[in-house]
Amino acid sequence: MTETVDSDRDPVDRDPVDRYDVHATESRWLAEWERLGLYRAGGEDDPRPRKYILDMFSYPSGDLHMGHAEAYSIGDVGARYWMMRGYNVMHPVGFDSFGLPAENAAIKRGLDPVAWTYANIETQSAAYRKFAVSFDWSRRLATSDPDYYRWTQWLFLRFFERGLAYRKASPVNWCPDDQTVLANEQVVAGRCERCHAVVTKRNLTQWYFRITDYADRLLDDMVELEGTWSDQVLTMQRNWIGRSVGAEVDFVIEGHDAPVTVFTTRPDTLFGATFFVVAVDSDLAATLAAGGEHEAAYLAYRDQVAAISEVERLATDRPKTGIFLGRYAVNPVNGERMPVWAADYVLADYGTGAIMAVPAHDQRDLDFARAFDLPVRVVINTAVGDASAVEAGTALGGDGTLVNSGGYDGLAKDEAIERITADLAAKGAGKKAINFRLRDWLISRQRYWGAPIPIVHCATCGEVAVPDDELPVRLPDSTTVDLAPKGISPLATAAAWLHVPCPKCGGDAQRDSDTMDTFVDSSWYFLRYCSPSYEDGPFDPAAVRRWMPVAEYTGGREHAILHLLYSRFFMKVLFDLGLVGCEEPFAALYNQGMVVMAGSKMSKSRGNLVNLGDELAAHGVDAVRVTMLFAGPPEEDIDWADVSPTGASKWLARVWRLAGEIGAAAEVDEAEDPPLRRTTHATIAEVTRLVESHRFNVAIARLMELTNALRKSVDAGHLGAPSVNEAIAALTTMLAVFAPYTAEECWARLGHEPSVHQQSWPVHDPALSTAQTVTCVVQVNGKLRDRVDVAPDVDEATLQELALATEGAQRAIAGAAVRTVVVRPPKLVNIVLG
RNA sequence: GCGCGCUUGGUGGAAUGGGAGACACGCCGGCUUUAGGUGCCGGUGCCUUCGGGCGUGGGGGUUCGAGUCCCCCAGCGCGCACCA
Repeated sequence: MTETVDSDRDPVDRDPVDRYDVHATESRWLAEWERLGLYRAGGEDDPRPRKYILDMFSYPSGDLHMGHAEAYSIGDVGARYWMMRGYNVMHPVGFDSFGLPAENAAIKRGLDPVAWTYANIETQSAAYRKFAVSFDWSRRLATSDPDYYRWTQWLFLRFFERGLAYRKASPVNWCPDDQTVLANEQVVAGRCERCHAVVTKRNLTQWYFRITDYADRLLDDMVELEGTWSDQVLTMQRNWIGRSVGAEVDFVIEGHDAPVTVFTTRPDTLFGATFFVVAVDSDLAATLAAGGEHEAAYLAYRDQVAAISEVERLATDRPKTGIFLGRYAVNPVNGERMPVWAADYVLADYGTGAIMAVPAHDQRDLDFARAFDLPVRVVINTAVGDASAVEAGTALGGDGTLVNSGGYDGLAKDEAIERITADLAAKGAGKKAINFRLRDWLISRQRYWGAPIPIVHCATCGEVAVPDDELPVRLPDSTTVDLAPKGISPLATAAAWLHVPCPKCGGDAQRDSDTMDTFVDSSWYFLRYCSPSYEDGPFDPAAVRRWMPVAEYTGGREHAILHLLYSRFFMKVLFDLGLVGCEEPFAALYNQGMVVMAGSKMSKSRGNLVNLGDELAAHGVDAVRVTMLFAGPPEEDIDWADVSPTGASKWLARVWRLAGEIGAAAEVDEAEDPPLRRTTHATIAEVTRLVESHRFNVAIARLMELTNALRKSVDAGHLGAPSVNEAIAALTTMLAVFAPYTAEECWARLGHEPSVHQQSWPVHDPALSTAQTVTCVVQVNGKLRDRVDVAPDVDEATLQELALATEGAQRAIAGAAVRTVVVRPPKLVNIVLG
C-alpha cells in the first residue's frame, strides 16, 4: 500500500470512512508532474505518429473563468487520450496578448500595458497548470512578445509585396467608445463586437488585407471541412462570404460621361426595370446630383440619412425613402428612359452601389415604387402569383417564363439569363459576373497595444517597407506615449519613435502610427507553435509540414467568421508563398458551448457570476472538470445551476476508496469474478469509441457504471481477484483523461510508480467482452410482453420457439391466430397477431 | 422576413429503426455514525382492479416495430438580415 492522503487528518476523528483530500492530492501531483516533465511533444526523430491538438489561446485579461475551465477540460481530454494511445501529441499553449483591455487598464488605472499583460500571463499560466491542462509549456508564446510580432510584421510585408496589403480611403466602421476603426466582421448588428457601442461611419485612409481575392477559394475549400466542422460554422462562413452569380449591366446615364454598371442576379428581368437607384452615400449619387436643380434636395436627404444610426438603418421594416436626382438612365435592352433616384436601401459598398429596380419581381423595389408611385411591369409569368398580387404589394419571386420582354418572351429563367447576358456581352453592355458580400479586411487600429505596421511614409517615396533586418518595429515605451483615445493613434504622439529616415531615400519620413488588428496576430499563432523559437522566419517550414494541419481545434463559436475565416485566409496566402504545405489549417473543429448561470450568460451586471476559484476551492480541480464534461454534450451550453459538482466529487471519492481497498489487498486467484471482466472489457471498448467521438458525458457515465460494478464485486467478496485488479487498473487509466489528479492518486494507491499519464490506454479483448447470454425481447404486436435469455448465436427457429413459449407471449396471444413472427436474433422477436 | 437547429421524468441528460428514461442530480426510505456529511443499501415517469393501460411538444404518414425516418403545425434557440 502506498502513502495515503489522510496523514493530516485529525487523529481524534474516528470516522470509519476514508476521506479523499483533493487539495493535498493536487499539490502533491502538481509538483511531481513538473519534475517528470510530462506532455512535451516529441522531436523530429520521434517515430510515433503525430497529432496536433489545439485549444484556442486565451486573452490574458486576468485569472481563468468558468468558460476557460470548460473549454480546456474538453480540449484536454483529446490531448491526453491521444498521448495515451501512443501518439506524439503537440498540445501547446500561448496568449493572444495584444489588445484593448491592457490599454484600457493603462488609461483607467495608470498601469503599464506591458507589466499588466505579463503579470496576467503568469497568473493564467499558473491557473492552467493547477487546472492540470496537459500543455507543452516549452512552446509557450505571447503575441505581444517582440520575438513574435517581429514575424507578424514580416508576414505583413510579404502581403504588402504581393499587393495583398494596401491602403485606401473609404467610409469605415468607427467605434466611438474604443476610438478606433473596426473590421466588418467586428460589427454585429450595427454595434461594436467588443463594447457594444453603436458604430458610426468615418472616411479614413486605412490598411486592408485583400481577403476578397481569396473569396472563391475560401468558399470552395469548405467542402474539405464538411463533416469535421459544424454545419453551423460552415453555413455562417458561406453566408459571410456570400457569393452571388449574375451579370454586370452597363447603363448610360444621360448627360453623364461614363456608363454606370450595376450588378444583378436576375438579368432575365431587365425588361421589367422601370427605374434606377444609386446609394445615397455613394460618390456617384453626389456626382449625378451636382449642379442639377435637385442638388439641394439631394444634399438635404443625404444629411438626413447620415443622421440615422447604423442600427436604425438596419431595421428592414423601415419605410422606403429616397429622392429623384433629375437624371435618366437608358435601359440597354430596350432603350427605355428610367428615372434615377438616390435611396438608402441601396448600399454603397455592395456591388457597384447602384441598381436597376425591377419592382414587379423584387420586394424592396416594389416597396419603393409604391412609396413614390413609380411604374411597375410584370415580365415573368410565375406560379406564385400574378399582376394582382403585385398590385396588392407582393413582388413575384421565383422562376417562370418571360413576358413583355421583346424577343425573349416564352423563355425559361435560366435560358433567358444565358441569352440576355450573351447578347449584352456582344453589344459591350454587360457580362457575366460574380459578386461577393465579403469585403476586404480592415486591419489598421488607432490603438497603442498592438503590432506596429512596419511601413514608413516618405514624401518622395510614398509607402516604404521597413527592411526585414530592421524588424521588429518595436513599440515605444508606454510612458513616452499619450494613450488617451483621441481618434488618432497614440503612437503618433511618440515623436522620437515616429520620425525616422526613409529606408529608401534617407529623407525625413514618418512611421505608420497605426497598429494591426489583433486578429492578425492570431491568424498564424498555430504555425509559430510548431517551432516557437525559430529565428530565420515566422516558423520552420519543415516543422510546419510535420505538424500541420491541426488535427483537433477546440474553441468557441464566437469565432465562426472572425478568427476562423482570417486563419484560413492566412493559410492560403502562405501556401501561395510556398511556406506551408496545406491550405486548410484546421482539419477538425469542435465548438464547445458556454457556461451560463440560471438561464443567462454570466456577467457582473446580472450578478450571476460563478467564480472558478471558489468552485475549485470547494470541490477541487477534478470535480470541476468532471462536472463540466458530464453535464451534457460538449457543444451544448452548461447551466451551472443545473449541474452538481457534488455528484462528481462523490464519484471520484468512490473510485479513490476502491483503489485504496484494492491496493491494500493481496492478489488471490480463487475469488474470480468473470462477469466483472466482461463489464471491464465492454466498458473499455465503449469508452474508447465515445472519447473518440467527443461524447464525454456518456463516456463518464460508462466509467461510473464500471465503478458501481466494481463496488458490488468488491462487496461481494471478490477483493484480490485478478478481475477486480484489472477493472480498477482500466478504470484508473481511463479516468486519467478526465480527472488527472484522482487518477494519479489512485494509481499510487494501487502501488504503481507515477505516472498514470505515461500509461497506455487500455485495450479491450473482444473475446472477453462478449456476453455468454443475451436478453431477447419478446414483443406481441410491437408491445413488450416478456424476455428470454438466449445464447448470442441462437438461430432464428430456436429463438422463435423460445419466444412463443414464454408466459408473457402466451398470455398476450391468448389463443389468437399468429399472422407472422419477426425474428431478429438474438435481441428481438415480434409476434404479430392476425 | 430568410436559413439552420432544438423540444424526452421534478432537473442535466441516455437510447446503430428494435427493452424509452442509461448515468447522475434532487427527493423518499433504511443502515452506519455521539452528531453532521462528499459513507453504504434500496426506491423514484403517470395511472392501475396488479392482468395491464398510457407516455418522448401537437397532428398525420411510412413500417411487423418510430424518441429516431417523411409531411404539416406550435413553441423555443441560434445565425443572417434592404446583399440587388
